[in-house]
Amino acid sequence: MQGTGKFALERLADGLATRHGLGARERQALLALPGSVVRCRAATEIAPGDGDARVHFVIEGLLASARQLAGGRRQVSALYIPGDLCGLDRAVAPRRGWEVCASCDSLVLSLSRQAVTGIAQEHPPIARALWGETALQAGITAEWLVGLGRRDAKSRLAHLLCEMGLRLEAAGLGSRQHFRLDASQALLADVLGLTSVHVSRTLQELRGEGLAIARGRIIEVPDWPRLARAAEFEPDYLRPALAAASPPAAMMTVQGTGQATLG
Amino acid sequence: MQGTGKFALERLADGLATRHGLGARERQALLALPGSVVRCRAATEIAPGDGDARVHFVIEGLLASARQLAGGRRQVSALYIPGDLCGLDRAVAPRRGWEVCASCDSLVLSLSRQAVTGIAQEHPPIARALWGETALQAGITAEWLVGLGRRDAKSRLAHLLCEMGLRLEAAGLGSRQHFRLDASQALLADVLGLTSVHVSRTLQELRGEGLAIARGRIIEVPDWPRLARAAEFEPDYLRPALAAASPPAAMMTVQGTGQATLG
DNA sequence: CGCCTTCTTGAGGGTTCTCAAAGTGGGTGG
DNA sequence: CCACCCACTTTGAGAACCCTCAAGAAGGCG
Repeated sequence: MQGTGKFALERLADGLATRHGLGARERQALLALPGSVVRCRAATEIAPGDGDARVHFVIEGLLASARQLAGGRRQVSALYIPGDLCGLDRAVAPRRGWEVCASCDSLVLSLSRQAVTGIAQEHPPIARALWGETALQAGITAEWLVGLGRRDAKSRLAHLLCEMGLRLEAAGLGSRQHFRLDASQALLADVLGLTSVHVSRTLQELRGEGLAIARGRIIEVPDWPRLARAAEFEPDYLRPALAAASPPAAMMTVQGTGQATLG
Repeated sequence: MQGTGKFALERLADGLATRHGLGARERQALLALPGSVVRCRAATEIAPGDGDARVHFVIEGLLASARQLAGGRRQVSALYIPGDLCGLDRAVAPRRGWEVCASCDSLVLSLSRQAVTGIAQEHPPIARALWGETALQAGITAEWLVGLGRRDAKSRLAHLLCEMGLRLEAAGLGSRQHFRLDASQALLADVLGLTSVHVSRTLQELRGEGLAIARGRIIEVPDWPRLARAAEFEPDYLRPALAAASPPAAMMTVQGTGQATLG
């Protein structure tokens, strides 16, 4: 833990305000939220044990909410990029057996369940905003469900690249044609319900068709509409997320890689 | 459309009250909600076109929220049984491309998006309750996601039978060992991300091992713990739903089939 | 430079799909 | 009451997609 997270709270307040139209009073309340900034290393679980009881606002990096099954099987149910709130659903409908882990070195603002539900109780507009965020995440989960159930590996991966491209672009982290997705192929496999071996092959297939080129963790999309067509991607479900303004320029500098750092 | 849905609103208010601890004031507000009771036939879409704009409280029957893809592929993202609110997430985070259809002849109370968000705005406890319901549904979706990604057909189907057994039992519609799941194998296929052919074979496999016997649409589970073990079923994610009291006896009569009818 | 993680490549096998056809059951009309 | 029809379920055979296992190559970091 380090810092008070003032910048992070500002960014959280800005995000909710632009997406859900909050007033100055709610903004003030959000800025007064008690929370601590936590840095966590790649591939480690955040606050193992009581991670369920906390809500994490992603400042930098990439978080994954995953469930571990017997036999080493693992399934990721959501990815959270900077600006996202992770664990909202579990804050109001607790369930165990889920872990939150960082895909790369990440920086999060950790909020207690009580702080989040408390501020929602006192400020109806904030409750509405957080409810909306929960529903937005649910929409993304539903879309992933469709992919796992009815798309083959190629279009499933293509769909994920479309989604993450748009989300990262909306967050001010690169463009849909060029962004950094800081996830190993093993993590992608756990997102897509595949093996890492097959993710590797599928990635090469996409490259072979010129749909998406992955170099390291940078994704290059030469012809975005074509990728979207291959993925049967319909961005409608992301609309509320894309409505978000980019974070204020004073706070972020977008580098060539599309990776953001705090100013 | 038929009736004012007074009984339905009472049941909705009771459900939310027992699950989320609402007071008399909120209960009164819920009972004053404007809505209409709609009967809809099996395998038909509810309010096609503007179905997105409505929230449906299930009185009787079984609803499915599904997405249609090219080539006749279809994926169901959620099943709603009596007592459930369908479409809450889309009410606060609209997205298109999803249909709500009835798996069997069903009776629903149809509420406008505005009525739902409006009552939530005026009554913070109701907002909190509806947020909780949204999060509960999101938890179920996440659990399905894990199944589609990491379970084979047999345990996936077993898991669904465990879940629906518990949910129907909590709703007062049969017991986990004996309940009616009013879905065709084609619908189950769209829930499980399989083909109806494979659902048929998998159902026979479960029967062969004595895990679950489907006769018509009645499911018989001789040894529930064994089925739960085979499915790696952990009911934790349903906890908020199972906390619900059974509907008042005056309203419901549970028949031998586990199917409920209005008194 | 060497280690460790990650990615790639190959070969064989298993789960599930596709296509096709036959069987079952409930409802309706003659 | 029977015949018909429709939706649903079952069965079979072959193919496709993805997995498993295993080993080697590449990349990052001390």
